[in-house]
Amino acid sequence: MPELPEVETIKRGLEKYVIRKKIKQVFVYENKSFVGDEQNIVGSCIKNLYRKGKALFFELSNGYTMMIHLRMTGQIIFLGKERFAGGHPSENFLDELPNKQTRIQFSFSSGDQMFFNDQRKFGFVKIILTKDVSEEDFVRRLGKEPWEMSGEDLYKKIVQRNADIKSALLNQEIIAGLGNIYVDETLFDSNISPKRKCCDITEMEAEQIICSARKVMEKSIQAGGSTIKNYVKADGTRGDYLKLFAKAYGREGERCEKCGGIIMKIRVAGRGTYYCPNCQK
DNA sequence: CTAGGATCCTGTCAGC
DNA sequence: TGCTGACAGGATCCTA
Repeated sequence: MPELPEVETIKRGLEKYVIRKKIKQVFVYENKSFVGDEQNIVGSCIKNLYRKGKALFFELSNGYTMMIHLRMTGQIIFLGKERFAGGHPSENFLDELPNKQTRIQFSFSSGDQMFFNDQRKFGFVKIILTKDVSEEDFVRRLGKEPWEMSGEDLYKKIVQRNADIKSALLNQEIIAGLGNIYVDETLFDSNISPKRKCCDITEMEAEQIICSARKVMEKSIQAGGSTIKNYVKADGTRGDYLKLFAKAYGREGERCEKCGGIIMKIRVAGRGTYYCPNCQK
C-alpha cells in the first residue's frame, strides 16, 4: 500500500512526536514482523527519522538504526496526547490498540506508545547497525527518486528493456518511490499507455514521466497521504482519501477528466491497472 | 543478464 | 448461509 508520499507523510507527522523519545519497551506480537534482537534498541533514544524510497529509518542513540517497511498493508500509529496514524487506510486507524493486526508495540519513557500494524504481515521492522545501513540490500539496490534524476537518466535505464513501461516504473532499482497507484497516475498525467514497451519510449517522453511523477507525488504529499486527518472528514465520517487526488486509479468506468472517455481497468505487470485508452497512447 | 510468474499473508467481496 | 476464487497501494525469489 503505502508508496513514497504516504511514507513521507508519516515521516513528517511522526518526527515531532518521537524525536528524542526513549524506547522503554518493545512488544513483539508477531515474530515474522521483527528482524533482529529487540533488546538492542531498548533504552536507546530516537535521534533522527528519515525516509529512503518507501522505507522509514529511525536512527538511534546507541549505534543502531531501526528500519520499517510497510509493504502492502502496514500502518504506524502513534498514541500520546494525540493520535497520529498513517499508512494503509482502514477502519482500524481509529481502533483501540493493540488490536488484532498489531505486530509490534513500542513504549516510550514518556508514556507514549507507537504501534506497527500490518494485516498481511508483509511489512517488517528490522534492526541494523547504523554503520551498515548503506550496505543493507534494500538500500543498496534502491534507485534514485524522481527529484534526483533527469529524464535522460530514466531514458538510459529503460531504453534497452523490453518490458512494459509500467513494470519498469514499479521497479525500485530503476526509480524509487512509485507503486501501483502512482505509476498509474504518472502515466495518466503523461498521456502514455502502461502497455508501451520501454524501448519505444522517447527521451522526451521519459522527461515527461519524471515531470509527472514529481507532480503527482508532490500533490499527494500536500494532501497528506493516507493519514487519519484525511481519512476522517471534518464531520467525523470516513472518507476515501484516494478520491482526493487519483484521476485514474480506482476509477474504472468513470469519465476521464481530460477527454470525457471511459477509464478502463486492465492487467499489466500482474497488477490492476487503470488508464484512459483515448488519452494514453 | 532479463522478464514473467509464484510467493509470502489476511481479509473482503462477488458470484454461485 | 456457506463456499470459492479473485483481488488487494510490495518486493523477493525462482524459472526459463
